[in-house]
Amino acid sequence: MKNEQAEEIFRSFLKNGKNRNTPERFEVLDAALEYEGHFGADDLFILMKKQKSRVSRATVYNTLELLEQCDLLAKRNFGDNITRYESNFKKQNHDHLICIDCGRIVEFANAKVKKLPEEISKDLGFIVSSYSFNIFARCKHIKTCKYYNSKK
Amino acid sequence: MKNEQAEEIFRSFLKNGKNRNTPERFEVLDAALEYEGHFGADDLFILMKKQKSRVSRATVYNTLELLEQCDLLAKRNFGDNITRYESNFKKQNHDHLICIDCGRIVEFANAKVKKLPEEISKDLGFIVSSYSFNIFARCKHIKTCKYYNSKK
DNA sequence: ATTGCTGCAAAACGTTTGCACCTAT
DNA sequence: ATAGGTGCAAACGTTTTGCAGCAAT
Repeated sequence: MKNEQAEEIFRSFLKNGKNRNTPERFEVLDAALEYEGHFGADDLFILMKKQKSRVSRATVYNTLELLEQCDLLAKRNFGDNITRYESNFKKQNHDHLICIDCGRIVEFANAKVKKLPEEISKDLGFIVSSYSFNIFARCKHIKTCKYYNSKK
Repeated sequence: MKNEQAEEIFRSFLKNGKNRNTPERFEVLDAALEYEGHFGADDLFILMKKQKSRVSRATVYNTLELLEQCDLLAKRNFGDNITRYESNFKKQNHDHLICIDCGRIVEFANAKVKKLPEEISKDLGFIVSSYSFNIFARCKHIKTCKYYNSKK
């Protein structure tokens, strides 16, 4: 078995909504949790196809949406018009710094950042739901950056 | 004439790079500065077509990129995989709260938010270039929200 | 004269949809 | 039995690209 705890969370999420418990959805869950780092829906679909899975593209997209709804995955957006996901299971929440030279993504957790969305929403008369905070920056030592030097 | 000051900024930006000064680019500049609020590249292209402009889609996309490079426009991303722009000319920079009920976009400026990207980048060994901070929230008084009530 | 820019159309890309069949409930 | 899910392929909307002709330098 892959990850019983996450599977249990997903199972009860499905039960509580009017969503059916299907083997394909658990295949997607397992593949998503196994994926290292951030991935697009299509990345995951292609990986699963390579591994001879029979799930369809539509099912992958649909299931990732569900996995976000039950907080097993977090949805990210790094400004390149691709929706990315990452495992949110047993991880503290965090934000991202994206290097514009090399594309590296660095995760950080900052207490001040976390407090702000609620504070600001309250001031504006809204109830906060979520937020996204991305920093775009450059590595100080470009010559030592293996990513930068491997780029076309 | 439309906006001499912005045109002058663009003109000197073009000169300093190896970019040519073409009438089409200034047509896009004027249309972009006139646009109220946030717009996608295609929105602007369609608007310009309606106004009988002869600029091509490729030129609009290309020029918006240039206008962002010289800070006349700011590029935004509200999590829906569409690149949006807004005039950045003579405006204080600000961030956005997006209402997930009604789609309204509220701009706000918060001193704490502005300080954080540099602070965090420094800690991580990077030089900050830009950042994006979006809050997704709900209006408190849904019944009074005209946007929400006009939705399908 | 050179190089970059243009318009156009086609292609690319990630994502969504329509449909007939299937399956968990 | 029935609502919901599936795979497949086609459609979608945004963005990028290839190319021949054009125009700013």
